[in-house]
Amino acid sequence: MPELPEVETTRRGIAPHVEGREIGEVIVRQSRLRVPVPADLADRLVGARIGSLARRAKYLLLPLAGGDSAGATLLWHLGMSGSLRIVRLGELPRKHDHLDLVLDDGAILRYHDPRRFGFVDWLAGSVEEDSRLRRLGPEPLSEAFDGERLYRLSRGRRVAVKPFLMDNAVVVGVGNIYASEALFMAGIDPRRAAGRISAERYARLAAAAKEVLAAAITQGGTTLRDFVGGTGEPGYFKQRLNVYGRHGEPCRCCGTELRLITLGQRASVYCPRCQT
DNA sequence: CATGCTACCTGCAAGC
DNA sequence: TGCTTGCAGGTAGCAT
Repeated sequence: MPELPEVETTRRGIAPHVEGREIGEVIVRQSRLRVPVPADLADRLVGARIGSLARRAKYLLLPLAGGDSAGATLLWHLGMSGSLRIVRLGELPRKHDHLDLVLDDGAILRYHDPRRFGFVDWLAGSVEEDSRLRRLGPEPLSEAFDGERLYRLSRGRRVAVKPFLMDNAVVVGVGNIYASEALFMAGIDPRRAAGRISAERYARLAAAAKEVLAAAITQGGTTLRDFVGGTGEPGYFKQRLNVYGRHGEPCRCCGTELRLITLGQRASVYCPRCQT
């Protein structure tokens, strides 16, 4: 589910409700997530105070202060189907509500994840040294990500440009939806070898990726089936999708039927006329 | 190193 | 209607 805009929407939605709050209770209903919930998570978290929420790639970072957790960070990934939302004390958990952080004002931060590809992990030390974060490329909305970087890293690469754009070492946060959309916006065929695309076209692709991600954040992300932001509302970017999930339908630009192929084991939809 | 395939898990839609 | 199959927003790990 969540690509960068959905994770950022979640961060913004829950931040005002959790920042500065103390964790009073931790309820784990299902510890078998992609990474098992640490057995001592509750012991470590109770009494800790949550600092300023951050996001790195599709990871949410909750810095902790106080008690055993001073200087530690909760690292949270939503996987394919995870969502975090704020619910009121007493609201009954539903199926796949795996974890609750009960806060000192009575609100609950509740984690829901049908497929259980997400995880929560407790990091004692430096977040940037974590193996999952260490090799990540730049944030797509930062200045460090631009066409020049795409051009430089792609020289000699035979992989198709779409999986190249989705490579977290190149740039983070661009998943299957937004890679498809950015390539459409830039007019680039997703099958084209990454190493055979000009600097000019990469400049357009980087700009398109920034534009589509920023627009999706503004719309609260894309809800395909079950994504909800931190306060429970769906994202509205789905209406703005030009190609993702629209194979067989006409291109909004030229009317040509959009084509579905598989690239890097992922479904890819593109316009055979607009994208060359 | 670059690339490709598999696995992790549940729910849903399409096809028979 | 009911069963089976394939596919889904991500990523790590392993084989080639």
